[in-house]
Amino acid sequence: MRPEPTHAPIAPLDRDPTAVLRSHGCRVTGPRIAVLQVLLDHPGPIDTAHLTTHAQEIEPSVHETTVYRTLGTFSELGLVSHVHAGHGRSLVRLAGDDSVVAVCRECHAIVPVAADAVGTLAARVHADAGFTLEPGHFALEGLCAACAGAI
Amino acid sequence: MRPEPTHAPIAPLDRDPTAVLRSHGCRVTGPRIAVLQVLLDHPGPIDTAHLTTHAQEIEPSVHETTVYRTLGTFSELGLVSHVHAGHGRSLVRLAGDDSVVAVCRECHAIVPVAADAVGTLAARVHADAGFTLEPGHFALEGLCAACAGAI
DNA sequence: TTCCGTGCAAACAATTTGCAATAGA
DNA sequence: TCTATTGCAAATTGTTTGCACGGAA
Repeated sequence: MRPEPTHAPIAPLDRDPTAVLRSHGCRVTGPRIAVLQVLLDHPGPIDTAHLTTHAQEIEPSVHETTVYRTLGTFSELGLVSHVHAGHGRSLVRLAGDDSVVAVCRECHAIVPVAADAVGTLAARVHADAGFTLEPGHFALEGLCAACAGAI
Repeated sequence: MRPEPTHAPIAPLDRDPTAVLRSHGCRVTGPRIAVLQVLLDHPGPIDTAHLTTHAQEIEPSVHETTVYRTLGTFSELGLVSHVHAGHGRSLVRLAGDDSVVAVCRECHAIVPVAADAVGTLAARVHADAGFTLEPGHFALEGLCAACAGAI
């Protein structure tokens, strides 16, 4: 990793993978363009398996290993962040998206959660225990409306 | 699994592993006693690795595989429940303990979180999206006071 | 005696790493 | 050219499964 992490969120108008890669000072390669394109096209957290599948639709030769390494690179550059979900599945998303999500334990649906409500909880936890929640970095868990109804 | 799951929480006075196993209708064996003893001695979620280590201090021959299978059995009996923590670590705890915890991403410390604050969040998420949070089944994530200070 | 439960080895899934070949600047 | 990046294979980690033996009821 040569270039300094910029931690600059991607500007709304700057949605061209190549331009983003260039502006972040890293080499423009097929796999990186493909991975970034998928992330740009997909608002909110996406799991690694889907990300890989979609990246391979754009650039069939992309190896799974490379996706992981690319995400590592992007993460150091501050381009993406990880979200821990239950089970061991892990999600990634573009930086700048600080939304909190909940994942259904049955169907794995990802639903957004009101940020202010989580903020209230975070403030409370900090006041009580000095613990600093990082709400964007983990997913809440439970049952979505459909699955709750089906059971 | 022959006996029906009873889902009966362990009575406060009934903290003898053997008695608990008998009352839940399963065979009393060394590994089960050891695992249950560790859980009874340890309030709140404990991760599988530590649980195994401590069980092996009581009963050295206990195999890791057996710990997992024992936890599966206990889970079906409603004796224990799982808590998903970040990274892929998974925690277990005795049923009846509905506390919510947060895990430090640096030192993996486990700190309790005020149940009512989580309840408020759960109510909000349910009202907003019909999503039923299962607060005891996942851990929140962030930095504990010590690690936040150290960084 | 009869199955349930266990140990062991091997299978697994998700992720990471070593290394030589390749391609971007 | 020169080094960052990739592909592939193999190692790691956490967890699960197949199978034959051994022990609880």
